[in-house]
Amino acid sequence: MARTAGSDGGRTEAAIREAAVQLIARHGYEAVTMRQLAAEVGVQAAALYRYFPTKEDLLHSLMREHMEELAATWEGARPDNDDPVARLTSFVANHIRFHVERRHATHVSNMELRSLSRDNLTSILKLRTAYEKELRTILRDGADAGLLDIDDTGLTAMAIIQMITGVIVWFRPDERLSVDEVTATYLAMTMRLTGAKTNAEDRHVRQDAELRAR
Amino acid sequence: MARTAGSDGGRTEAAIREAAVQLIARHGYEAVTMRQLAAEVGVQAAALYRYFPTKEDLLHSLMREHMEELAATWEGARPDNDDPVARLTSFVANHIRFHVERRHATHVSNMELRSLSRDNLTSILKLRTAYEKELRTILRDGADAGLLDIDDTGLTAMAIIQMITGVIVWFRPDERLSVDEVTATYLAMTMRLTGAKTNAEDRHVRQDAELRAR
DNA sequence: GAATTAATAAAACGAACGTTTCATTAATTC
DNA sequence: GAATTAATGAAACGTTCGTTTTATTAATTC
Repeated sequence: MARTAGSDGGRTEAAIREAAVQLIARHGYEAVTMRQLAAEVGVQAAALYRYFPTKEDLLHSLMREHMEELAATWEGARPDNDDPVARLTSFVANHIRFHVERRHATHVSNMELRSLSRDNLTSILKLRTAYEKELRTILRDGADAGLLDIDDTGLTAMAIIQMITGVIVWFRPDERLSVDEVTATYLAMTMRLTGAKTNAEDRHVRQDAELRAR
Repeated sequence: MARTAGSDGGRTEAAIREAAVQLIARHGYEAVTMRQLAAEVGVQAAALYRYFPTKEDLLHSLMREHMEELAATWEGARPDNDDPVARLTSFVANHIRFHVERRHATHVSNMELRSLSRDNLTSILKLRTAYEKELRTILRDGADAGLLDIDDTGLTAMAIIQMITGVIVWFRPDERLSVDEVTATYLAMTMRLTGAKTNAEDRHVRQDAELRAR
């Protein structure tokens, strides 16, 4: 009939966020009811409205948190030097690790955009676009420096992001491969895809030149 | 109050399928109501149940149709010769064309799997797995023949499928690039990714050999 | 041209939805 | 230790959901 002993707003909000991410990732935003979410948290449905004014605000808040964490993580992982290949390596490794560690939240952020109203959608897309621009810049810098061989910067950036985000579709921890092994393989594919000049091709080009110079 | 003049079951069913794909792709399966769908078709909600026993059966039917068309299209596009690189080229080109031409249906098939009951889900996943196996086989054949350079066949197959299916996320017809141009760029990326022996690397290897042989 | 079948409209069903209202209790403030 | 605030439970609100029932009409069959 009332507040229970030991209850605490801070802990309750965190529990709501966590349960919401799990449930929405599994069943989809529209399919999850406020009662179902409340039951998962161990609380009445009305209590949820102390923390989030509406169901959509809850969704928006989860997505915003996810995107801001992603930006912050990349900010912390970005190397100081400005070698484009090193930056590309850091970007891919950070992206894979971040998303693998947050599979459910990533699913929510990628699949539920259509459930947001216009304003909420715009604010999330702004964050996403800013993040994607980081990769485009790296690719363009690398191409300009002659270290990467790229047809179309924008298109290649999208292809890489789709490829490395797709890891969460099939990757399961505790299985055949570790995160580090997966990351190593995807890094190798990324470097080939972009024609990064650290590979066999580069050696052969130099070998050709040396042999001809004799 | 009753059947209207000129109504026809065959045409109505096709109209339901088409409207359902559009609406579900835009708003999501759970968010689309039977009344909304009926209104889009220009029919009463009850009429939908003459064609599909439940809402979920409608969804399942849309997905099954999509997956079967995909398999059939690939069957028709698969080259007769057994050069793995030629087969890989056909696979990627067919996949991109098929999905770009069916953006909405692809979104439905990729995003609404979680709305299916166990049996319906299993039947769709079976079709999907069979299709993905085609690519894995091509990659393995190519690697065995020494024409492709691949770390992990399964992992590379997933990466390629994620990459080329991702086209539908950003591609819009009537914009900067045509389907053929996009396909050409993605084909180039695929060939690099798999180290296909038709590229510069191969030429350089041969050049090295020739120069040394003098 | 009567009988049958296919296609639809209209209305209703119970269940469940997001949200609000209100009472109640634990914790905090002064 | 009284007053206030934060957190919650319980019940109810109006709406809408997927689906069913029933009646009616167009098309087809014989």
